[in-house]
Amino acid sequence: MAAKGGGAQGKRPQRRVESVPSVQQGGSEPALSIERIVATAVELLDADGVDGLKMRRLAESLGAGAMSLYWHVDNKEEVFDLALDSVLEYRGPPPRGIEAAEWRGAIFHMLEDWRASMLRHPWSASLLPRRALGPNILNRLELLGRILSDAGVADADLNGAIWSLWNYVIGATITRANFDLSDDDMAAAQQRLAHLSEKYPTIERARLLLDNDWDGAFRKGLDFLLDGLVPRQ
Amino acid sequence: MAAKGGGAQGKRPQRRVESVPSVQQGGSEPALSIERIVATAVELLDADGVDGLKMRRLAESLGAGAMSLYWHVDNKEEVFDLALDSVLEYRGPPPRGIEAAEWRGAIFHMLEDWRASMLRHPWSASLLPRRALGPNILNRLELLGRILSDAGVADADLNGAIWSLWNYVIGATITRANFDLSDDDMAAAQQRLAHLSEKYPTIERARLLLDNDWDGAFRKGLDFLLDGLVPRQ
DNA sequence: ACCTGAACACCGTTCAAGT
DNA sequence: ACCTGAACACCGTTCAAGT
Repeated sequence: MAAKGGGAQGKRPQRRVESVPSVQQGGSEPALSIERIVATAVELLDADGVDGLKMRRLAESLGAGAMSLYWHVDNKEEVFDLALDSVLEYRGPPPRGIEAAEWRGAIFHMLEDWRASMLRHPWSASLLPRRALGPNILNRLELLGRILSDAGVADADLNGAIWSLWNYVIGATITRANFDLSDDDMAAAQQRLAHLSEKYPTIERARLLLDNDWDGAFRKGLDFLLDGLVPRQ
Repeated sequence: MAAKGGGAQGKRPQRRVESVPSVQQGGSEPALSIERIVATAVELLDADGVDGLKMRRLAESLGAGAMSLYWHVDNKEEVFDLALDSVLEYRGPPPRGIEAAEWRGAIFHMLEDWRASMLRHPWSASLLPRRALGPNILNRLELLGRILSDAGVADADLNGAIWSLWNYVIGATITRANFDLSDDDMAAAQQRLAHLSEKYPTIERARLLLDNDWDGAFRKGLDFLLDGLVPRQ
């Protein structure tokens, strides 16, 4: 419920140094590890959404006994936190200084990549605002802040600028991810709207629930925001 | 999971015309009704969040037998849909034509009221993008579309404009609602950040996780978006 | 038409126990 | 150190039954 920030490092071993790097003997599954757990959790989430992730199923998919997971993670919440952050890694443009003229492109690239990463894992966008801020998420925020700062945003305005962009990306992606899953539903909804009433003529005329250029709308809105946040000279 | 649009009118009676308007005899509870169910659901959600709403608890709070609810609603999903929409009613400015110069104020008023309504019920913002579009939500979208249209937005751009504003409001409110619940957590997170690393100097310097003027930032970003969507002459 | 309790099929998590 | 099954305390929902 609460937004717990900071690192996601648990009390349990993140790495074991002594163990041979997972030598697979026979057809048996490799040993459990946080990496394997997270990777499989992402697969299940991709396949069946947030509700599709159950601890028992996750263990089963890993070929492990039902309750083995609880040695590696504290609870299901932690699985969500780790899966979310694992999906948001950013390999951006080279980390060396961004030339003055390039800041706008750098921001666009990072935010569009962010959105694309989340749309590849449609469960992730709705999770992001409620969960812990893992290292990959913090990396993106740090990068965003640095670029904006380099682009000339005053320190006093920096938080406002970062959060405005965050809010916009989150909102656009959550909406898109949810509507994306249900083209049929949306068509049906638009149908029902037409039937339902003359109370919503504008929505109906605009066919609000259909035929949207989400990607274009996203870029346009982002342009507007950036124009406002960092006026072009 | 899917965004089911359209009305939320179930197959069950929305109103009973014949029954006396709920004459309460003695200390006994009035009869169950969708209205009472929804009102109590909102109370529980306000008190304990999305996870705090359980069908048994809801029935108990209504003084009804555990399973009586299922005659009135199909399932828990429907309770969410109804509770959400019930919280988003808009009594806006008088419905007569808005003068040309007033459109910006009208949009601001409606969207700030929307955000405020959701912040009063912090569970509602995260629910909005995933649930059915009830009549109150559709009303707001209709109104938004009408004002934008009157303000001069071309039909071809109308959907993009509506969704941009929707996305921004949703994103801003979800973020705010979640961070709002946990001032202590955020302070702790910022602490941990400082400890954690020199990897996030910008975030740390800006104290991103603290001291934010959320309301001001919301208005500012909204201004930028509107400037872009409907250029001032 | 409206309400009810018992019962079913789950779930997350704890715990004492194994190796 | 790592894994396990049995068991607990829940849930949403169905159903046959009441009035």
